[in-house]
Amino acid sequence: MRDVALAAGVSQATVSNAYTGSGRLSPGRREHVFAVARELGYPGPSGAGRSLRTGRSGAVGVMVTDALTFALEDAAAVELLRGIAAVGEAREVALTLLPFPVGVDEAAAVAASIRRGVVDGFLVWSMPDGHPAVEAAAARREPMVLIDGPRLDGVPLVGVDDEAAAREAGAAVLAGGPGGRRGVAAVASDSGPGRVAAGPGGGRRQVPGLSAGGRGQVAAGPAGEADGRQRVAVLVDRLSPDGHTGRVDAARLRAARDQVARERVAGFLAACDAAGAEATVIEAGGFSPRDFRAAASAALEINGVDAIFAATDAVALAALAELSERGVDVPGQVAVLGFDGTAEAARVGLSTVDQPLVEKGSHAMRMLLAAIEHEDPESLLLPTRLELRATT
Amino acid sequence: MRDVALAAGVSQATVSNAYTGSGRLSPGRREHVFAVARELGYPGPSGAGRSLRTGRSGAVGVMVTDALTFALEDAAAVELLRGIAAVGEAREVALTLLPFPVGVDEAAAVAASIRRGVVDGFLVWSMPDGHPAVEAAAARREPMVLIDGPRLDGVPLVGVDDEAAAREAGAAVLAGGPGGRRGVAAVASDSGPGRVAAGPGGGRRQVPGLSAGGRGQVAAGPAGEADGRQRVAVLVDRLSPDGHTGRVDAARLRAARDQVARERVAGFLAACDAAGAEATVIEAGGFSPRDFRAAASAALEINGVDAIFAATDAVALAALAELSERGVDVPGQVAVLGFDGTAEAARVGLSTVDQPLVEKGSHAMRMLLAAIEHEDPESLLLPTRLELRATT
DNA sequence: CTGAAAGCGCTTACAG
DNA sequence: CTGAAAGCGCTTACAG
Repeated sequence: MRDVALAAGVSQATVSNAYTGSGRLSPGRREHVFAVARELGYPGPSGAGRSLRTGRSGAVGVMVTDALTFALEDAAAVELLRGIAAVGEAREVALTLLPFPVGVDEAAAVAASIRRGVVDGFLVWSMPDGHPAVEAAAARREPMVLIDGPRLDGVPLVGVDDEAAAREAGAAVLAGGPGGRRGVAAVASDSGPGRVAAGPGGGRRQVPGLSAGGRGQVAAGPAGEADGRQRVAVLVDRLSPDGHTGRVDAARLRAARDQVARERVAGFLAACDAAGAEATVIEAGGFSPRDFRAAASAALEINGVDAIFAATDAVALAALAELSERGVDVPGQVAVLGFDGTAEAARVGLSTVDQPLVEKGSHAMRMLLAAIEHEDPESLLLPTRLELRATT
Repeated sequence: MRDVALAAGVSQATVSNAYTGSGRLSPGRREHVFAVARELGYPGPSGAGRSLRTGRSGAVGVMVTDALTFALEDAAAVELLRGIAAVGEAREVALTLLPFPVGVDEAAAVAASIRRGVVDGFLVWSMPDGHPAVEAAAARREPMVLIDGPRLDGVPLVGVDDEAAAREAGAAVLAGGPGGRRGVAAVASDSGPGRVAAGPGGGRRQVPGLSAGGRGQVAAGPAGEADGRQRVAVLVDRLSPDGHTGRVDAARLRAARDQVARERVAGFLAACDAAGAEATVIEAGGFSPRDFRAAASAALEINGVDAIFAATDAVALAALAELSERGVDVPGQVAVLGFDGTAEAARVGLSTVDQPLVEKGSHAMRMLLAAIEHEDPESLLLPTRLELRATT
């Protein structure tokens, strides 16, 4: 910039003003500056210099789950990202997807990685409690907004009441469905190719009014089919990032570091408890479809299992694939319930708890931008809606 | 950092060395520095300062299509991003999704937006020729790798031969399918819930050996069903970013600024031409499912249309939804062919040209990182594979 | 409307 | 193993 100023016969301040377009420059001079810059091959002001000087980078750091690659396999994460991106685009803020060493628990290495990011604030989605990357971000003392988890004192959060939503959804399935709240099954969705997976039992449900009382109302039907399910497998992707796979006991659940997973499982268990159904919690231990399939497979080894409550749609969809491959009738033999309300769930007729994912992202992003402008955004709890479709 | 140095009784260089972990510091001193930093509330070295000093930011700028929000609705873009992210994660490089004013053609505003990014290089996917954001990025003279398009002299590119792949796929469909290359239809895919959309005509195809000769071999079947399709609607999301919607003439196609769209359409048309089938090109003019549905609807108004060749899976899936809603038999009355090979296409049994999207992303990212290290990566053409499934 | 000056926060080459 | 010094590229408050 100094060279351009020299060559153009103006001060460096004038070159800067030409680019920032502050209007503090006569058009003629401005054009002249640009012409000289072009001639010298000056690429325009460097972002690094401007960031250092202004204290603003125009980017926010985004951390999704603890492995970006897996997040991009999860439709729920992508929908959330879409909400974030929409606001970013409108406000011309870049989204910096931050990397950190995966599987490494060395706090120093993770912290260093987070520190490298040139960002004005952080958006954190669904990271485990105490994750070093979150702590490193918090230590930066830059604005931060949490989505779903972890919960951090004094840091605004956007979320839903996962525990209550899971509890109510579980209760509804165990009771045979609450009156009037179910979605329309076996009908083409608007955005997809219109294929709906209605199993043979897809149309059978109790008359709404009759099922309100809770469990014990077993519908007449072929072998094992019942709306009052008795043995539930609760499937969860991960409760804590320690590689555990398979059955989960009460102590492990209590100590779970994944806020959302913990709450949803707790909600499902409360529903089972209230309905007198037996529940087994099985943890996939990872986020790949293969992990999910293995967990579903383990669930089906439970003697007499007649319902699967999955902590996310992704897990539920993998369970459906496993059931389909084994020729198990859904929901005749096994009911399946998801959580998230992804587009894919609607497409295949998966019963689920719908949460406004795109809005979650856009709200969080707006809150973060407000915080960057030194406003003081408040935490926000969004509503959920139970969508009973063909799999329950 | 100066304050920490002062308080710790060391030089600023020593504080810096403590954080960069260069090992040029005795452990005792290092711990002491950290302790003082904690006490003073020093959040660690700022990324902006380090970026300015080292000339590296540790982030690469990513531009996908010309609206991030739409890109995140497209499974193909997300798969590509996953490839990029996997390499970024492994090499600890952040991905900065760059925003630019959408729908604004004011080059100066777009350029300013791109310049703000603190990045070490650019990854560009599927932007229109001459887009001001790409030109602004190129003007920065930082390393750049193009994915699919635009083509820029001297800038390495990762892509496939879209024209040839589309031509061969179109020819195969018009001829009734080449022997031995079709996928397995009506079988559960591995990763999805296993629902496959086999229309009533899903199983009918010519015996491979008989159909090799090309058109004119009309299979016996109900009304209008034929493997030698006669009237093809070629559906494309967008040829140029000017809002055009509906039929496309030769001049518009020739002038198309979206490299990939242009090539795929040209390939489909060449196939129709060779097979003596009549073809009409229809442009959706945007990237939303609604745009795609409208284009599909327009296609179905073509008298006697018996095949839809879509330039992307996303468009083909929207067409399938439209056909399903109208009760049109696929492929009995209308065959549908996509392009991209997304997971969703496999799930619903859509015939498509499969391209290695994840690898495309990971290759491009590796090439960019090599370019940043002053290596000189070469352009790369990846293979495609025709997947004939239930919709043709 | 334009310029001179200061300083944002760091890292590194060099010297000891 | 540690320190003194320089400078990365910019923008802005101030003066004229």
